Amino acid sequence: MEEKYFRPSVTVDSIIFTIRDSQINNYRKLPEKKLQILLVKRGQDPFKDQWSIPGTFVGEKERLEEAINRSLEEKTNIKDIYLEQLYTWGDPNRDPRTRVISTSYMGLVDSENIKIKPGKFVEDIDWFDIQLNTLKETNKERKNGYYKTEDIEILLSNKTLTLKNKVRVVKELRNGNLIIYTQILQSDLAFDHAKLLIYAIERLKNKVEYTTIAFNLMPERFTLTQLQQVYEILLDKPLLKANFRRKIADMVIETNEQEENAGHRPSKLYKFNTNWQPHIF
Amino acid sequence: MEEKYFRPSVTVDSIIFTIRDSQINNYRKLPEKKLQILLVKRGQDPFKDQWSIPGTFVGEKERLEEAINRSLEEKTNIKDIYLEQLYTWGDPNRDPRTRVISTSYMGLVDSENIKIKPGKFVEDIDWFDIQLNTLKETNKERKNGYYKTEDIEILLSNKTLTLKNKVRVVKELRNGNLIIYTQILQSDLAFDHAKLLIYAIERLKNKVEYTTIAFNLMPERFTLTQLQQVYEILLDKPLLKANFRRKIADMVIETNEQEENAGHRPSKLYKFNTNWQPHIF
DNA sequence: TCAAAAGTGTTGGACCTACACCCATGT
DNA sequence: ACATGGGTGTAGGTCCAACACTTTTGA
Repeated sequence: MEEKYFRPSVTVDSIIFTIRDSQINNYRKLPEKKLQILLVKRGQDPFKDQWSIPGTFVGEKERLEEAINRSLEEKTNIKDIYLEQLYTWGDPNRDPRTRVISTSYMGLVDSENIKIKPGKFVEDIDWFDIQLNTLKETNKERKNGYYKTEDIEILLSNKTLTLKNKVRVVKELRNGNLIIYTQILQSDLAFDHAKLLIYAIERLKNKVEYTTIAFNLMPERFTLTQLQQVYEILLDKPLLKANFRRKIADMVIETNEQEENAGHRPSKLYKFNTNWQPHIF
Repeated sequence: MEEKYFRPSVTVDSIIFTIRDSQINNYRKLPEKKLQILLVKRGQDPFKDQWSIPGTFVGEKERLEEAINRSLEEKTNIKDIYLEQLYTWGDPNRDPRTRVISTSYMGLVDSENIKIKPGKFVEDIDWFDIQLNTLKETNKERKNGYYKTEDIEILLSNKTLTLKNKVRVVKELRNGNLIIYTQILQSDLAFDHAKLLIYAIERLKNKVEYTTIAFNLMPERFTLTQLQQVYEILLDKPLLKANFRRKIADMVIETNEQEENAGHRPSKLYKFNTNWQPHIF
């Protein structure tokens, strides 16, 4: 434990998700929703002019959470949102210049409530639709478990461009222990950000099932069908209305407002029930 | 993103758990088991001669997982065990000398299978019994959620000494989001290691419920009652035998061996079923 | 013989899944 | 009138908690 030891640079990076309407079909149909991620266009080397997730170096007297909040406010104008530490990435060659160790955070926002604008070292900023396509899957049995790979195409698109990324997610089951890691096969994103993104998506999908994390993506008042749409996108499967409503019944409170001019029966607006407690608490 | 930025030191620390028999009462009774943690006595400043969890600085060309494995082998003689990244700790004053950011890992071993011995920069090494006592609890309601504190005494004891630690675990529920953090009230452990420890215990208890993580604490062959004892320690509550056996039925395979000279009906020995798959896989 | 643990069967309730059905609205 | 979504009830199955009971051993 001497002072002479090697010192890497340390950064924090944030994967900020939101869910927004894409297009409206006709006066009757509900708008379709899409999972989106916030990206910034880098104003400096390395990867100048490439899109990346927002991040910053950790300051000398700064806690990691302070750094991540400062970074978001400086670069994107976002503040006071739900953030959660995910994972620390330390491969020696993550950054082409020097050794950089990075801790990634996930953030969830209701995008309608937030005005993003490009900040320090940022040329441009935008929300990108996320589309995942499975290209290839393999599944092998081993002496002490299983070995599975999935090649995933990650398409990130805003109005003018589409960023293409391909990753291979490897899941091993060794003596019952699940080990997951990712290789980048091809990426338009800066650094290894495709890895951090796929990790965050996985975690987000996972947490939806046993927490109220999805409510961070909702506005103050929402209809139960809007909420169900969000769950369906995150879980990536259709849900039965009656069952969904029973499941989330005690997480929401009915208000006396309702939607109007919808072309169909108006729906009640609900708000999150702040008295709700998870079983563990 | 310039080179001129501040560089902290980065370490990896490992919280290694095992479960071992404490004392045998009489020829009929089963031995009681205890959760234990591996500690090393520091051979250098800071905190020279104090007990701490084993860790090391991350080398220049080294991945974090390489560093954690090297550290364990160098300092404790342990290798090839189950390890999992937990959390990254970045408070500016964690280390009295300089800024050190540390990523903690949790490891689980069957201690009967492993010979520990003190290594590099280590004066002594030992397994310590973990005992947790709740001293005080509070629970407040807030506008948008709840605020709970629990003062916990952590006693770590080997044959000759007991290390005392007191922490306050704060759990906040803000708009449904669970935020947990810990304050150290008093600690015989080096640095903020009491924090890392309580975090690891929490995670361990949690993962027992929905993974096969507990099997990493078992020997090759074990009885179902031994397995149940381990679950009971980790979940900190008694379990009904018949129900427990149904729950873990497809995670184990019966062997044709059995225990003998037990003073009661001999029990069959089981092994882990490596063909078992979690629902998600 | 008997203490201690090994091992199995049953029952009631909670919860989840799937499906069926009716209601209200704007054009 | 009708397409579209809003909203609710019910039957069947699965899973789990709780309890009761039998079996086997070594001293």
